[in-house]
Amino acid sequence: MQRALCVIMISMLKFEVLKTDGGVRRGILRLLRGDIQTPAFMPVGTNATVKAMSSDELKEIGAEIILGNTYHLYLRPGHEVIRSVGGLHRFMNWDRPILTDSGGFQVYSLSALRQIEENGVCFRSHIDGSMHFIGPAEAMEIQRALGSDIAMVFDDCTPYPATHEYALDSLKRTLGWAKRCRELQNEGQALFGIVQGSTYKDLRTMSIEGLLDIGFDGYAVGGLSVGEPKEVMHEMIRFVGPLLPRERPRYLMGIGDLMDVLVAVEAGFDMFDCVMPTRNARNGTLFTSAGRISIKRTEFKADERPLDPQCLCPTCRNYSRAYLRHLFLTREILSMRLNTMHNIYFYMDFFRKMREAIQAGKFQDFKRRYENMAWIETTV
RNA sequence: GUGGCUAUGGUGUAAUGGCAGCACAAGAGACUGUGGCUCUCUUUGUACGGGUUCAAAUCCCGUUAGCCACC
Repeated sequence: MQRALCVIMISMLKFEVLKTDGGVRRGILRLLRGDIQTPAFMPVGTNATVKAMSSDELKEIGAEIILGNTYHLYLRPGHEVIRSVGGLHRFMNWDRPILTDSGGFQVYSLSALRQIEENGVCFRSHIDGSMHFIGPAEAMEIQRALGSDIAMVFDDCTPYPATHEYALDSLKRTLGWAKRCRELQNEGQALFGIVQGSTYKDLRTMSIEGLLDIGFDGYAVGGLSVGEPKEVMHEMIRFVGPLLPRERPRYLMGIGDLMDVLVAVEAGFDMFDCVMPTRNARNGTLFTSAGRISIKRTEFKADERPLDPQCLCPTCRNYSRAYLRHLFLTREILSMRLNTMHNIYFYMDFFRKMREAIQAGKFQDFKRRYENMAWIETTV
């Protein structure tokens, strides 16, 4: 028993593929703070909180790992503050694994003024306009202070559209930074590389080869869902997935539309994160077994039924559509809580059922059933 | 009772006699490694009845309603 623990302690991350079904995989990602069943969904907890949820509630609805943000926590409250109070887990009272995004994407999408330099990015805070600099060294130091279980390399997210020339330049920059991050990898913290290369297959291939030369605990794909047509995104997912090493976890960053997830799982991806369930919950769009619905619709005004009669989440077990609609329209705090609880539960449940289907060798059936279901639209 | 003022979508307000506009509310969407944010689209109106004019929310008369002042 004691010995087994030691083995795990030595390698901070262990990935076991339990079952394959074509290119589809079902596995377990083992980290010191807990196991993660894959394919896995990671709820987004930007500011050291999955908005509206307490850590107990997150556990109750089945979250095994969450995502935190380097960029946000660096700006507020400051990573030194979090270091001084014992790290991000202790700070937010979450004892399961945390993956931290490196800030590369946030610098790209949030800060108005962004100047890319050799050693990093100079940017203006979206909060108060103050100037800051983050590069690979800073990103690794911040993630060290946060104490996340999985850190991401600091990448340059290539905007869409990008010329081949620009994308190549951007890709080289990301590779250089990835190498630096790997050199600075923190003890006890796994590190994932990020594939860039925009919509160019040769560049995606080059990116993967570059990352493989360096060697990472896991491989992520970035630079997708940044405005490109869906078909292009799917094409890239299908192209890149199989090129990533089989024995390492594959993480598709930022993707969370469930149809896209199905495409990606089919291409061999294991991990996902997305603001979609949480943000949509806050904006009143809820996921149900019969499709998405907008809870503010007039038709739910006096509807006493649960949001999704087939759902076993606390929201569906205890409250009516009429009440959820009222809470949303009156902008009550409870609305955010109940909606978020439901949407995350729905995602967790979706992934759990998907894993069961893979285990049973029935992923294609699962995928087809969901595709058909998604057509039903809003009639619940 | 007399005099004065006012009347424009659900609400609050624009429009010199010349396309009735704006905000909020309401309705339908969108949201993919940030956003209780934001964006897109839509419905709804000149209190009522006459008159003048090529043309009326606008000018005139009456009715109704509200507000103010005086008896």
